[in-house]
Amino acid sequence: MSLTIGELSRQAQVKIPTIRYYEQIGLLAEPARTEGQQRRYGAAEVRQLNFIRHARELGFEVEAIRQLLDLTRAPERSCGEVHEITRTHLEEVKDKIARLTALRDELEAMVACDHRKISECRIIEVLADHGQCQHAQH
Amino acid sequence: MSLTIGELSRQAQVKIPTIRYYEQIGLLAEPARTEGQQRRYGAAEVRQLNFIRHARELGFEVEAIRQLLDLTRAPERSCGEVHEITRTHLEEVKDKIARLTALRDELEAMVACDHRKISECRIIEVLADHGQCQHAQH
DNA sequence: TCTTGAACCTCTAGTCGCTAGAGGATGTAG
DNA sequence: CTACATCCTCTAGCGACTAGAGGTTCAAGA
Repeated sequence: MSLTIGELSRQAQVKIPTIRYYEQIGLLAEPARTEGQQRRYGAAEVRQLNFIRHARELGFEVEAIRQLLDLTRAPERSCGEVHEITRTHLEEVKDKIARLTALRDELEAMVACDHRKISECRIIEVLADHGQCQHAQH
Repeated sequence: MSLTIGELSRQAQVKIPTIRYYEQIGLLAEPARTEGQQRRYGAAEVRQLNFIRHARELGFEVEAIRQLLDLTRAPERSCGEVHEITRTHLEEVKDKIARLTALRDELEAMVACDHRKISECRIIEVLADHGQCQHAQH
């Protein structure tokens, strides 16, 4: 079971330069190499890279992921710390959701604007500072 | 009504270097200057910078904001285009919300983990690729 | 065995949207 | 008139990639 970087890329859904970048910043260990210096990976790397991608998609910063990866190597005393990292992140996520939900509602109200009645289009007003209409003529 | 960059910064809640950066990339017009080359702003700039900040907070990219600002200068034929920019953005926002909500649920399940029962902590498993448990011993 | 060509290698530089710091000039209040 | 907060420009840095140049390796087919 030996994968090239291209195969790893496809399996883990992470672009090749990004894999090399992760290796460079120490998020991914240096893999085995062929005589000709080409990288070869195993199943463990596929799992780890999936872990990283998943965490990135969920908004964890690289530094947080590094901490999580470090902690998983000492699992017997890690749960509390993992818990703490996660809880901090949860607050951020909740905050993001709240702001995006407010945005979505605004955008939906905007999009409800009737194309044929340009004079009533609210997009600019809504994006302008609340309460102050920047384009009264619009 | 003449504001220094510091006053503008406070009123629009945008940091001074960011204001200068916006000017540099052409998002904000070059303001009037004193004899000694210090920037002086008026009420219009406060409104425009508020508009920009609001749009940035809501996740609009600088390029999209530039388009919106351009369009507001030709309001009689702009509504459709503004609408289009907004609708595209709305799709992205909805997608983000969906993914973050899924994340929030995962994180909340993780945080519900009992500290005293490390062996049941699910954080690592949830972050690992779904269905594959990276740390079966944990 | 040889050749072809896709995939790999390293390295540097660019992207976006800021942010920080150096080193010096300006403006205003006492 | 002096002190000093605030301003100026300029360069460089950040995170997390992404792109390109220029060259090498590997594996499959003839």
